Amino acid sequence: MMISTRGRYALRMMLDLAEYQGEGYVALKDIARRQEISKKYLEQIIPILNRAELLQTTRGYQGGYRLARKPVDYTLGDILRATEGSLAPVACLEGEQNLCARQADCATLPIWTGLDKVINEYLDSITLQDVLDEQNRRRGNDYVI
Amino acid sequence: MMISTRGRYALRMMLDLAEYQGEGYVALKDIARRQEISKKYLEQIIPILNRAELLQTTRGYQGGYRLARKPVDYTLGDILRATEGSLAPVACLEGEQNLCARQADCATLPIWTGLDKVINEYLDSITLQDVLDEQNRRRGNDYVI
DNA sequence: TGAAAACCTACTAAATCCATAGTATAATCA
DNA sequence: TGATTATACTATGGATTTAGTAGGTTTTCA
Repeated sequence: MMISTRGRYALRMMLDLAEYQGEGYVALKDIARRQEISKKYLEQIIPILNRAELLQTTRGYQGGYRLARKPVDYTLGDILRATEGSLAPVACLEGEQNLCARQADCATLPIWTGLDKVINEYLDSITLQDVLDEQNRRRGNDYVI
Repeated sequence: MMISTRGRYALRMMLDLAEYQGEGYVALKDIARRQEISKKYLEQIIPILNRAELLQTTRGYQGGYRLARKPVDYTLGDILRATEGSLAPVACLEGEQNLCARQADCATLPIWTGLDKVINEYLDSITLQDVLDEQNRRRGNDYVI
């Protein structure tokens, strides 16, 4: 399994923020309640999204989070790479320090490079807005024939 | 990282067997030496490939392993699914017992299903023979212009 | 000044990964 | 039949990662 709860919960938070963004800043406790995830755990995931400048924050009374840009301007790849650190299927693609001695004539390296490519291309082909649209369609909120 | 040493070593063993298959049964100690991997560790990976009927075995003097079919008849997906157990990017795709309560209206489930599909389609589009051919080409063993 | 919210750091139980080690079993040959 | 060569099986363990819990600090606003 390659996508941990960190990435999956981050994605659900971003979707929740997108859905409730009309109401100003959204408090984490509300996201935690709606998504049925421990607020304390989400508190650890939020800073990752924050450091990647995916969110805007205010502290104190009536504080919370909101998206830094429009849902159409986030790809799932943006969100998952930030929270998972890397989507690389093998360690040797995760940075120069992980390159192995066999690299030069490794028969399998091109395979992993290709796999990495299809994974990232797929996740970058979907935006947060796409997921919202699909969600609304399934809920029957789309009345256009 | 989604592909562990188990799957990567299994793939290298299969490639090694494909390369040296003309010589009858290949002993694990030779694979271990050529691939620079602990023989004891490979001993644990081999039975997984064996149970999946990817190999043929004889014990004793001049014993060892060989491929059960031609390299063109193995996809990388066959080998990796057998050794990794599953290539599913998230737990909820790994079997019915892992389905979560939110499944029915989970906005993210279609994403993971789609990701699973591109991963498996990519790995099933490449055969062991393809990797061998590419390896020979890089080694300059292909003199056709 | 008090309440509500984000922010920060430490801790932990459980699982997984990557092996190592030792013993048992089977096949072949002299 | 006994020695040799090789696979088969089972147990163990250190290191790392995962998925949280817990508790205290800081900021903002009414």
